[in-house]
Amino acid sequence: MARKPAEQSVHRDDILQAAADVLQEQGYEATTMKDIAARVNLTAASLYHHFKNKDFLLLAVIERGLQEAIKIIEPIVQSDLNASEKLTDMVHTHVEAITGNPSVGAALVFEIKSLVSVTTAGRGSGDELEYIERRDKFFKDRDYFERMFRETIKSGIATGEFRQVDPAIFAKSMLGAQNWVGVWYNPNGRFNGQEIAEMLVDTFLTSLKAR
Amino acid sequence: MARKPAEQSVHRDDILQAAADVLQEQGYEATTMKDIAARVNLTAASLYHHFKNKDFLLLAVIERGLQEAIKIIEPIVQSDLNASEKLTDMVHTHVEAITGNPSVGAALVFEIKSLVSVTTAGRGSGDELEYIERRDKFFKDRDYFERMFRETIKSGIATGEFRQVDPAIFAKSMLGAQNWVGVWYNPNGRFNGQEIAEMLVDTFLTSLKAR
DNA sequence: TTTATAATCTAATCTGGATTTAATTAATTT
DNA sequence: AAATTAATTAAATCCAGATTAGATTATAAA
Repeated sequence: MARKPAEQSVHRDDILQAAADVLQEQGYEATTMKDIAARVNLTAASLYHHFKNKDFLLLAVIERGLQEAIKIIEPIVQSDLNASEKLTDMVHTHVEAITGNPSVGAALVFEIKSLVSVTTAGRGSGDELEYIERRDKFFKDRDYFERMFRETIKSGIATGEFRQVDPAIFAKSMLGAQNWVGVWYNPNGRFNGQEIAEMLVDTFLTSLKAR
Repeated sequence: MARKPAEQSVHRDDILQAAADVLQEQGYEATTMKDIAARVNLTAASLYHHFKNKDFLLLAVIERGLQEAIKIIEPIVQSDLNASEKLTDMVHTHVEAITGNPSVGAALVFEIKSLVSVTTAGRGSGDELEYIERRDKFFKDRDYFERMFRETIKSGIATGEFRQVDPAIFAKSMLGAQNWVGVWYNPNGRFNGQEIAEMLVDTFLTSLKAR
């Protein structure tokens, strides 16, 4: 029997990136399957060969973005750096990831709400179940991501490196500021991702270390 | 000739509030004119008596939200408080506005992208022109809002109250954290708006005043 | 009361996509 | 070559929702 796929054509990841781009520019509602397809020189219909439907496509975009974010943050948390160093690195990598690929960053911020309205996603079939599961997993991962910041702050307080703050709220504030970068960042602006990251680190670490 | 409107029924503001609520829950795309109408016991068709179309309705929601925000922040900026006091008040009122009406706050954060895609908004007629103008005005007001934070920070640096930071980036960070509150805030959570505001103030002012 | 207009409604329209279907065109393996 | 599956496509289908049309009802002013 013959097997292996035809090694030509567009890759799943190309589509995800294209989708993220269009999504950033137009938002979910305004984004057409046709728009996405056009970016990779395909027909809307072709996308259905790679993804079950529009909802799954969006989900995949966001899943990938989050996974990448986790992948770069996780090792830092597990390292044996002290809390300040960890947080510094975490902010850096996160912000640089966002500015390095604003589309995905913006999608992560903006399109999450689209996830909630289960809308279509597979009427009847087991698709719907799969969708819900993956979405829930996404939210768990998202919590996990946030928790890494929270715990790092908490441990910094425990060791006396940081002053007393509410770790949860402080973490959310940091993430808010960081995510927001994806909203306003302009590659042609005054600062690059690295510089912005430095300023955020400065802002928050200075606050945490003040006595 | 007879004149004055019938003083019965639903008010424009009721609709705007309803729209903001639905918008927060479902996002623009998933929000149906019917959904909005239902909240105020009207038919989708009836909404067209109050708003030109869906785009204009959304625009109105966001315009109102921003105007309210400006209205409460502006007098603080113009007062003769010092920079720290101003910033403290500004954050407080802003965060409390957000937590007091999460729907509008969230709409302001999330639905802005929908504005950009001119999509429909009035095909041909002068409606389109009006839409563009109002949208541009909205963005100007938005800049103005941000500028108030930026300038307050800048003047605090000038007077030596604050340490040297980049006012633009610092302002964006603050706004990011504040806007983000609208995303995660839960009325049944551990803290109320007032308390959250205090923590944010603490975070940022501590940073600004550290030496 | 009569009249003009506001506020609504019900019943069409209309249309833009999303999704399906039924081919067609590669690659890959044996 | 033959067989099998991947990748695409053009052409149809389908339908939810926005918008429009044509009444109907309520109110205020004269």
